[in-house]
Amino acid sequence: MSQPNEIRTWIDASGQPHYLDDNGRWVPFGPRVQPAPGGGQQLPGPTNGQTMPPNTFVFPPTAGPNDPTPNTHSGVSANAGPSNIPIDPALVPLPESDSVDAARIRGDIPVPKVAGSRRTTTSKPDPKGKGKQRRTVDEGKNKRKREEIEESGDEEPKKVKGRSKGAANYRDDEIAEMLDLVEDVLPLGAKGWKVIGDKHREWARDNRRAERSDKSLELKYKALVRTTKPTGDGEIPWDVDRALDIEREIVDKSGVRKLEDEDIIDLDDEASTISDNDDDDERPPAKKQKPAVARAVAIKVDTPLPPVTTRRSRGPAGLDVLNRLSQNFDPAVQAARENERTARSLQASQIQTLSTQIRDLNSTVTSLRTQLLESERHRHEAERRADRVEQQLHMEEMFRRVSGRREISYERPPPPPPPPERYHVRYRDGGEARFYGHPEDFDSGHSASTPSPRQYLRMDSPSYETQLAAGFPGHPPTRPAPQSHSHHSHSRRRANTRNSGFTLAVSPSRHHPRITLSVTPTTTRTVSRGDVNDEEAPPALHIDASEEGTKEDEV
DNA sequence: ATCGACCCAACGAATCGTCC
DNA sequence: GGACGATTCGTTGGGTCGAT
Repeated sequence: MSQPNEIRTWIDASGQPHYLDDNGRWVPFGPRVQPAPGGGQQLPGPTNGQTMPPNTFVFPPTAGPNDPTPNTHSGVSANAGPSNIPIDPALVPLPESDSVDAARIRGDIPVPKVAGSRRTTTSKPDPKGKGKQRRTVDEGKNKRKREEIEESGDEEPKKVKGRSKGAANYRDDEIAEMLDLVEDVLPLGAKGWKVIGDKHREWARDNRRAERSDKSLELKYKALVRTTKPTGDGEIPWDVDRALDIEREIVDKSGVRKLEDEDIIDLDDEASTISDNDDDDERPPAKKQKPAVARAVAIKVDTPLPPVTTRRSRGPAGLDVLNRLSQNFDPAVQAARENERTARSLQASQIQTLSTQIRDLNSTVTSLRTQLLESERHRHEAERRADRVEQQLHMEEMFRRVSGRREISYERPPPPPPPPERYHVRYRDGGEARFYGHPEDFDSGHSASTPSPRQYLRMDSPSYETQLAAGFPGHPPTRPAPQSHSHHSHSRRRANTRNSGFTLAVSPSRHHPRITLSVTPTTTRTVSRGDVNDEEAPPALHIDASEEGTKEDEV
């Protein structure tokens, strides 16, 4: 073991130890930390500076650990592992993880790194999951940033953290101008803040003020919105109150907030006053409105930016601030603002009510249209039925006209009429007659005028001459009487005295057709119809029936 | 529907300048 | 000199969008 007082060591940020040789040069020794695959270098024993004397660490090293020169002292490679360097093996460090584990096992405290020792962060995990945490190499997130950092190396000069030199505080006129611009633009994203930043920097150049970046303006505005209420009898600052009003306008512009009364009331109450209550759980309005500003970029385009020149023509900033303060705290203005909000809420509810009524009316109209269509369909069906009935009646009537006998007689079809015959009539009381036809027809035409008894002889009969010579034995014809072909009947009247004993008469008048049925010997029925007019109602069919007369009856 | 890459906003920590 | 404010950095969570 070497003498501690003569050895000066230094461990860089990566854990690589160096020692100061006799020539005053810093020489790395021990295993390299990054490659470090060899396991033989882990030597037991204390490896940290705690075992070193106070003069072990000299920072910064004179020759500089960042410029480690090859080990020319003993010809041993820097990564050659254990060497014959005259150094206590206990000073050879383990790899970082192994050294920590070994120290933990032995109950030792791991050596604190020199680099970053001034940082006071404890890197505790934030309960909310937010906040800055110490970066570790194993973390996989934000690969892009991490790769950039790793590729750039540790020597890349970073932008100095903290407040920029010469950055003055925001003055009232700057804040007033910023709030004016925010009120005009009502930014919903980075583009809106860029517009505000451009305008504000232009204003700053004209008014010899510090030019602020877009992000600075945005942070300042959001800091105002996020300002919590003061304790005690605190009064709300004018800029905070105005920022809250503008924030409400931005939320309204976004148009994504739910229009609920509770929400409106809460928002108004919370934004207009700051109470003296010390309740800490009350959140600033901006946090409650956070969802409202999400993804509404398209709306932003529709809002043109008013000319800022009108804003610049205002009076002095102090007077403007005073006016705004008095305006904001004026009870009349507050009452008017409250009335306006109430009116907006009422209008929204009325619009919703009207929309509901329109929807109901539309449904009613649809129902009535359905009913109307159903009624039309029923009417058309009724008309079709009426047409069919009328056509049936017409067909029936036409059929009756053509073959009325068969329809009316209800008898089997009559046999064809017998051909007319020649008869020789001799009357008992003297006299003779000859006719061509049927004895019935001759009787109907002559019975009334010649009631005397008579005898008929068929002249074409083979026995005519014999009977005529014998002086008319007196046998009236007994064959069925013919129905027509009476040579002396010129009317359409037809008589049938066959077995059934009825007579059917048809009057072919176009307007008053008439069918008369006479049942021998006492009943006569007449079937007639009304006017045959196609433009009128279906014709009624009548039957006249009477005992020795006529009687009309509707069929 | 799921997954990964990417973007954005919010937040806290750290640092340093300004102001009283 | 201390409090406060401005700025930067890093992280997280949520949303969007395209690929699968």
